[in-house]
Amino acid sequence: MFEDQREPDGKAGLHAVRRDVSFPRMEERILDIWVKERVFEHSVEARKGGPRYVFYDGPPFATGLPHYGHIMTSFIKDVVPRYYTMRGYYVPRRWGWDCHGLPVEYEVEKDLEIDSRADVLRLGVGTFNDACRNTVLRYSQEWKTIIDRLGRWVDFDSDYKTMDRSYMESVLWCFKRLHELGLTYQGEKVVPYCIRCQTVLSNFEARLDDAFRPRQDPSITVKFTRSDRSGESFLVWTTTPWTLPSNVALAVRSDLDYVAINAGDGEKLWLAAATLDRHPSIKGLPEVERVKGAALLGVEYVPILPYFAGQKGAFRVIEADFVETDTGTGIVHLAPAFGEEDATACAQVGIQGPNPIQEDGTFDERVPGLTGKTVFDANPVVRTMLKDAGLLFSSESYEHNYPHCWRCDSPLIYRAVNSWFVAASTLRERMLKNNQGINWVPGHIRDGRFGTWLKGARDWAVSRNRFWGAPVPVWICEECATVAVAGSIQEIEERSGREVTSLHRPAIDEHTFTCDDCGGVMRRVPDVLDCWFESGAMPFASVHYPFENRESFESNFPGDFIVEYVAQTRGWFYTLMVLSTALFDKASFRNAVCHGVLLAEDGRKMSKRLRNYPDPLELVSNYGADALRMALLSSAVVRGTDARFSGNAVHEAVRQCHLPLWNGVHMFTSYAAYDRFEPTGKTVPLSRLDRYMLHETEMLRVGLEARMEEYDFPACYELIVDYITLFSTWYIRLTRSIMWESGLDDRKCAVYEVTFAALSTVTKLIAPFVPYLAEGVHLALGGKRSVHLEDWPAPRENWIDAEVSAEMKAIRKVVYLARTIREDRGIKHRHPLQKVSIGGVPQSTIEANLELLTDELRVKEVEWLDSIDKLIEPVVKLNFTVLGPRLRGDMKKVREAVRAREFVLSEDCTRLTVAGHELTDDEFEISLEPCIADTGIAVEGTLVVLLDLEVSDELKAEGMARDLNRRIQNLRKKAGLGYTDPIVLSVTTQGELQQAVSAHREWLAEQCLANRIQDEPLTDPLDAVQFELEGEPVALALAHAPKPVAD
RNA sequence: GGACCUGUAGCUCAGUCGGUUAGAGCGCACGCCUGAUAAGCGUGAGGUCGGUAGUUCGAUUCUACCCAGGUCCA
Repeated sequence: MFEDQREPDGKAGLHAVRRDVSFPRMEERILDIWVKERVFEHSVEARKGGPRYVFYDGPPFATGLPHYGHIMTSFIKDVVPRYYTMRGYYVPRRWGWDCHGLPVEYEVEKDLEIDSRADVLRLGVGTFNDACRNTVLRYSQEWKTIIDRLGRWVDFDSDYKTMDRSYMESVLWCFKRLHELGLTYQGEKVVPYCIRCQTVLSNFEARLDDAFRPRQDPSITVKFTRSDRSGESFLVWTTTPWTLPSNVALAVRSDLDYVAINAGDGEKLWLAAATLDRHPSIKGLPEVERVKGAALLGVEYVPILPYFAGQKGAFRVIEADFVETDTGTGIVHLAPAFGEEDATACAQVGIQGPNPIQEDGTFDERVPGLTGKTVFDANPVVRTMLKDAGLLFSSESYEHNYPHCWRCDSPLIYRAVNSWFVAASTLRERMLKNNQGINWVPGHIRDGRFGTWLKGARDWAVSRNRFWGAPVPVWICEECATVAVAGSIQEIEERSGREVTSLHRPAIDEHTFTCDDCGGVMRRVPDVLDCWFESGAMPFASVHYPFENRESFESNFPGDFIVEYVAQTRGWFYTLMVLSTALFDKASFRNAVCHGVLLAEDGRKMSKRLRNYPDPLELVSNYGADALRMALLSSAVVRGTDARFSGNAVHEAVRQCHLPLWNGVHMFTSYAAYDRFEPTGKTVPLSRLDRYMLHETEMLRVGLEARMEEYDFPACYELIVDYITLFSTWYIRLTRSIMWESGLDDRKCAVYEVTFAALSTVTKLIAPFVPYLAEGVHLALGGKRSVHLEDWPAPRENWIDAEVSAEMKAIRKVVYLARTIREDRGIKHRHPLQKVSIGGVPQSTIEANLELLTDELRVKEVEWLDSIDKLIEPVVKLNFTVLGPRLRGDMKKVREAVRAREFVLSEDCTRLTVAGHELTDDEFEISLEPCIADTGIAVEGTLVVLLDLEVSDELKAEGMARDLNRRIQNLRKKAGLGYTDPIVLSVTTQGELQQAVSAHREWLAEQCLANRIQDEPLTDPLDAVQFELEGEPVALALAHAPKPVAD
């Protein structure tokens, strides 16, 4: 496509590009060039001395292949660095891989066909972790291929991995710093827990993605018998029957009304009055007592199941303000080991709760009858026990949103667990303060989603009772329980006296310290760190700070830009904020784009199972990566809302952007090459149209810069499309006839120079947004190396011409109005009319564009109307913005009077007297409306266009000749003739049409490159056609013109 | 129960720091152009700007409440 345009000596020059381009193929060739010539590397290196623009790439797991979410962020992660690179910034882009954690362990367990912690231990941690290490980058090559093909420039060669020794060492440093700052502690807390993975999940992991989703659970209401009054029970509702053996208290809210219902047989049942409606079986029964919850506090009851009945001080009603009446009975069962609120409420009154659930989710031996059963299997057993005991009031099934493990999909439970915590809650105020300095896109994230999340920040459980991860660097003395935290490899080596071969388990577990206090043996706690802890450490861990790159990190932190989807307000955005606030008291990033979720065309989530979305790679091979980029980044999804995506948008992008631009390039290069035009950049006299095009080009630069400042990608693409449309449907169309003329005069030179200047500027402007297309155009224009090595265009004051711009806007409006008139009257655009009269614009505007108007409106004369009174009448339009505040209550009166035309307009149109008010000329405007009907008139604002609709015989003949010309051109095309092939033509017809041919024979000959036009049929035509025109039969035939005989 | 987002043309979405007659693209209807482009160009129809109330001379825009969808928290 372009390689064949370079001349043999390698000199780039203007050569016609092919019209029938395949963008996907073009992209593949360009990608080859980029790789071969190391264009990306050069583009980064070339800016090395410039200011830094720091971009943080959220590392993905390579355990699966990229999906639309990755693809979309990849595009954003490419546009922004490309843009800033062209603006002169040094923007290194290192790829990163997330390597540790449950997702990997889960994959490996599947591969090894094991499914429990015990299995891993049997297999050996070393073997297991080796398998993890081998799996973790399973799809990395596929990722690279796809990301490369998308046109995203990112450095895979010097990628970082969270399992790198250097990365992990920085993570250890981070943990130690937190420890020194008093921000870590070990404690027992009720946290989300996966019984399959046998590990704690952090509170935000339990809320990621679709982890919360509907699940059917048993829903039972049971009777807790009052100890103080026989025959009376509290009704209590729960969806976790397995927690009932661990019950130690009941909770009510003091301010709620509770009633006792007589259920017959001397049985009285207590529940909150507000919940009575939901219990139809007792609803109609007599209410025998009503008290406030406060009156129930302290009432003791008989333990519902016997296992922990001996516990002192328990089994009574206490107060809790979280009790509500939406569900259940308004009396809540508390098992402090399995509910965070339960634990808080019980702790306040000094009640401890037993925890009979083991790490694998089964009951221990303290609960005979349930021992060895998992919590979910225990549910029906508990129900039966209670039923047999006569304590089951009702039993149903209940669908509610329930958290699931984000990797293995098992339902989670809440369970008191001993874990290491980061005291994120103590950082709330500082995080909120640091958050204020972040530019969020969209802006509402700052105080909305993210702000409210920070306000409610909880302590973060960061240890995982697992295998594949960075070790929790805590050593505890077996003798005296003294704690030591190691923050570097050197420190571990010094204290253990052994070389650190690996920071992973099991090697790291071999290192023991000697206790400073008692000389005992210190062993590392067996846990590893939450992989989210490592993600949060990315800004510094990826550069091995503070062990290396100290200065460059510190002078480039916080980063400039980050992009993730909205759920990461509780994921990566959050962990970055916690760690950077703790360590540096700063946010990690200055600008954050928070995009929404891409939905399938049907408005549902994209689902592999439903196949309700097009394969992105297929779209790339059909339309190209740039088209996909444009479609995705034009979507509202990058403004933070969920949005639907259809493959149609990709096709649309090609139509609106690629094709018109490429056609323009084709047109320009064809003619310019034919004329052997060489762009010189030298000054030639420019037409007003030329100047307009340059003005708009400069405006595009200004517009894109403003929009990029706001990270508003859809707006950027909109500007680009608008520009290309203007270029294609206005400038190119109007200058086509100039390019078609033979010879290379000043006027044509100007068009070439301007087209070249505009195109070569636009190529740079669109480079970050459609990098392949931009490169294609750049090379087609004979550009050197790569457009991506160019600088962003500097401001060009001399291209700005506000006067011409305003004038051209008026002219475009005139053309539009004239078109509307023809449309209304059914007059073909091809048929010439005698005259157009234009009023309401300065005479100079018309005079300066006479030729354009004559051509474009296909008229013989263009007349300026100095007086338009007879054609139109003034309509007063009030300026409400100015008048409103002044007239206040009289506004309505004035408006009505103007509507009723009850006003006096001064002679010079500067004063308006209406409804007792005198309005000055800034308070109203005069616009015009046609007052003569049935003529070719159109009006907009003060602009008046009057078309003379009278068609004389002469005009009619010319119109016919033009009709004929079109047919001849079609025939030429059909016959496969080249642009410049001369022909002989035969036109056989009669009557008016015959006369029209005679009258315009010369013009026709010139138009269709006919050496001769004859009336008789050709003996050996190349092609021929017959049809009717204006009721007359016509026969056209053409043949190659005989070769000219040399003189 | 609370928080945040969304609700504008058949569809996908802009926009409105309160101002007269609310926009684009697609789709639809009609038409046009023809040696850059049918993967082209234009014209038109189509909207009580989710509902109700309030503030105001004036509300699609601001406020309150409500409805619907989504997300999150409890």
